[in-house]
Amino acid sequence: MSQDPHQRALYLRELLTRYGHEYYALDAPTVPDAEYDRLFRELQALETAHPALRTADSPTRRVGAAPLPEFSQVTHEVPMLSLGNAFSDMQATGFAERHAELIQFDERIRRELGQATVHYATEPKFDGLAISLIYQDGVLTQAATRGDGVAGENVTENIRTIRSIPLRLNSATPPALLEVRGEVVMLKQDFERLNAEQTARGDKTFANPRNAAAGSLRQLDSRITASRRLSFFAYAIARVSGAVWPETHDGEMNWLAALGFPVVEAALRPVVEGAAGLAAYYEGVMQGRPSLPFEIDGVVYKVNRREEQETLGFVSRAPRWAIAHKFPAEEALTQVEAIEEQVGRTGAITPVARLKPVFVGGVTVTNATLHNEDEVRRKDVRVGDTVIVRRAGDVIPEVVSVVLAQRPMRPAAGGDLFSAGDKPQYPPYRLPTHCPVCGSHVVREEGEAVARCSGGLSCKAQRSQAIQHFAGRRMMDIDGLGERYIDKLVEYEYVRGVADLYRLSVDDLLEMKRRADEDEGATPETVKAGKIASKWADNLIEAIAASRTPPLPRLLFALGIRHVGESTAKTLADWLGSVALIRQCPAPLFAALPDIGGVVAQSLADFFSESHNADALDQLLRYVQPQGEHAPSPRLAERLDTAALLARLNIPRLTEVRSQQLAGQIRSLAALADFSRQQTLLLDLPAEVINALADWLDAPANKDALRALETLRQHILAALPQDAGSAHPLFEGKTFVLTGTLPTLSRDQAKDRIEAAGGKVSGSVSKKTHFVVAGSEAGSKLAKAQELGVAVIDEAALLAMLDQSA
DNA sequence: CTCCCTCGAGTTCT
DNA sequence: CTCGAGGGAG
Repeated sequence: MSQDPHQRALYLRELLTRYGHEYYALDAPTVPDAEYDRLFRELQALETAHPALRTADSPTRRVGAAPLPEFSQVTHEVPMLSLGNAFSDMQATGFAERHAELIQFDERIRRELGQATVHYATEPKFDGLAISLIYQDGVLTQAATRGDGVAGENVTENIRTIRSIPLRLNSATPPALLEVRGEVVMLKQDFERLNAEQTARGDKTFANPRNAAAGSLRQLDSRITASRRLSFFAYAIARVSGAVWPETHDGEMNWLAALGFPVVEAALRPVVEGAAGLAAYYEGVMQGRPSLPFEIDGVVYKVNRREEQETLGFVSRAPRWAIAHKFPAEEALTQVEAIEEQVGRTGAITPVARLKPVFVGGVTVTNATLHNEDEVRRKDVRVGDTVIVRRAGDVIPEVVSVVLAQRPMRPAAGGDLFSAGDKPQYPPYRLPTHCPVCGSHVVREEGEAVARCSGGLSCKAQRSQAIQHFAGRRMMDIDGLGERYIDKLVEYEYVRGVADLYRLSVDDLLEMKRRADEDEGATPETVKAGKIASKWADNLIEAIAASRTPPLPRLLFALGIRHVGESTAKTLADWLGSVALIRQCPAPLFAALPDIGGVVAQSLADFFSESHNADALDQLLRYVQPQGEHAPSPRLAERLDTAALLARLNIPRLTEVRSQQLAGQIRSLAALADFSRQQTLLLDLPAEVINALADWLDAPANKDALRALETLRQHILAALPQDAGSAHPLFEGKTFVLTGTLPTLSRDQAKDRIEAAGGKVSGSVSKKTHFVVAGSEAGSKLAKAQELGVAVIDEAALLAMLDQSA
C-alpha cells in the first residue's frame, strides 16, 4: 500500500468507474457494495489530502457540490427539438385505426424518400427530462436541460451525481467532442422508495416519477440530487468530432452503449420494417408497459439511416424523420359539480367545469376548461353529469365525454321517489347573457367561437387580467406581483390602470394586505409577521420601480393590445421605432409592415384612437421610459410607396395591379383626396374601377384618411435617417435561407445581421431564394437548393458579404 | 382560393 | 399544449 498517491488515485478511479458501470449501467455488479464503499472512501480521503489529485471525472464528484446561487444559461449548439405527433389522440382509437395511421405515415416517408421500403429504429418514449451531455476528449464537461430548445440550464453538478452517467467515456481513443442526448428519469421503484421516505420525514410527496425526477434534478444544491436515485437513458447523438459518426440510429445506440452510456435494452429498440413492423412494436410495448421499470408515455419511431434522415430534414421545429406515437391518455370518471365562467384579459368568457377531485395522469384534477359555448353544447355537459376526464397532451385536463346513462333524472311526476323520470334534472348549458363579474352584455361576434364581455376595462376581471399581463415576465417583468395581490389591488381600487402601479406606496401595499388578510379570516398580527409584510412591501415597490425602463418591444407587448403579442410588438418596435410614432399611425400604415394584415392593423389603430387608452398611455409614460427607441427603419421607405398604401386601403375593386396603375397617375394620396368626381373620369382605369373609387371618395371620412395618411407618410420619410436607402445592393431585396448549424453565429444573430443589411430571411427554399447559408448538419434545404440551382454559401462567405456592405 | 405556417390566447397544476 | 385565426405564398 506504500504506493505513490497519484498512482493509487488513478487506480482507484479506474476501478470504481468500472464497478460503477457494472452496477448502474449494466445492472450486473461484480463486487459487494461494501467493497465499493471502502474503495470510494479511500479515494475520497486521498483527494482530500491531495487536492491536486481531484479530476473532473473522479467518481467522488458524484456526491454533489455546494449549492449554486442559480443555474447559468447554456445555449444549445444544436437545438433540442421536440418530436411531432402525427397520430390522432382519440379515445376510440383502436388497433385498426392505429394501423391505418401507421400505414399513412410509412407511405409518406417512402414517398418522400422515393423508396419501396424503409427501416425504422424504435424506442420507448421516456417520461422524464431531456438532457444534453457534452464530452470533451472523453470527459463530461457540461450537462444542460432542454429549456426552450434553444437554451437551457447548466445542471452539470447535478448530472454528475447520477451514477449511471459516465464521467469518462469508455474508450482509449475518445472523440474530441461528443454531444449526447437522453432522458433523466426516476425508476418506478426508486420513486416509491423516495415517496415513502418523504412521508416518513413528513415532507411532501411527489405526484409521479416525472415530477420527482424534475424536482430532484433542479436542485441548486446538488448534494440533494445525489441523495435521490435518478437514472439516465441515452437516445441520440447531437454532435461528434474526431470520430466516425455511425451511419444508422441503431449504430449510434450500439456505439453509445459501448462508450458506457446506459441505453434501453436491445430488445426494446428493434429496427423494424414498414408499417406492420411499427404496429407490432407499438402493441408489444403497450402490453409490456406495466412491467417496465420506468414510466413511458408512448414510443418513438426514427428513420434508421442517417442519410435518409437528412433527406427528410425538418419542418419548423420538428424533425420529419422522427415521430412520437403516444399511448392513449389515461382517463378517469368523475362528476361535474358546477359549470362556472371565467373572464379573460380580452373579455373572453370561458366556461369551466368544476369537478369532484380525481387523480388522473399523475395529478389531481379539479377544473377542466370547456373552451366555449359550442364545445359544451357539442359534448352536452351538464351539472351533475358523470364525465370522462383525461389530461390532453398529458398536461391540460379535458372533458372527453359525458356518460349519458348516469345523468341524474328528475323523479317522474306522480311516480314514487325511487322511479326516475325521463327528464334530466338539469337543462342544457347556456352561456350567461351578462358578464358574471361586471354584468355587462356578453356579445359573440359572427363566426367567432368565443363570447366576450363587452365591459372592456370597466370590468374588474378584465382590468385585473390586463394588469397581470402587464406585470408578466415577458412584459414588464414585475417580480412578486402575482394574481392574488393584483386582484385585491383592483378590487379595493388602489389600482385602476397600469400607471397606478407606479403611484403605490409601501403603506398602500400594507393596508391592502391587511384588508385582504381580514377578508380571508384574519390571523392575529404578530410583530414578526409585521416585519415580514413590510419587507415584502419594500421588495415589491422596488420591483415596480425596476420596471420603469423596459425595452420598447416589451412595453408594447405589455399594453395588451388585441392581436399584438411578443412577435408583433417586436415588428412594431423594429420598423417604427418609437411610441410617439406608433400611437399616431393609421391602420394602412401598420398593414404595410411585414406579418401585419388588416385585422391586426385595425386593432392597433383602434386601440390608440380610443381616448381612454390614449389617456392611460399618457399617464404611463410619465413613469415609464421605453429603452432603445430609434428613428423608423430605413427599409420602411420602400413599404410606404403610394401604390402599396393604396392597395391597403380596402377601396372596392382596387386590386394590387390597379393600385399600381393609379399610383402612377397621381402626385400623392393627398392629391387623390382632392379629386372631384369629374376629375376621376380622366384616370386611365376601367370604368367600374373609377366608379367604385369615386363612390369611395364621396365619403368625407375617406378623404380625411387619405390626407392624414399622406401627412404621416411625409413625416416618417422625413424622420428616416439621412443615409436612408443605403441598403447594400448585395442584400437589397435578396432572400436568404439559413440551414444547419453555423460555426459562430446563432440563427437569430445571422437573421438580425442579414436583415440589418437590408436582406430578407425566409424559412424555406424556393425559386425566389437568392442564397442558402448552409452550416453543419444541413438537411433537406441544402438538397433543395442544389436541386433548384440556388447559390449555397457558408458562414464565412456571409460574413464577408456583411463586411462589404457595412 | 387554398394550403401551410406562425402567432396569439387561454388553460392546469406543482 | 392546443386551438383558432391571421398572414403570406403558391
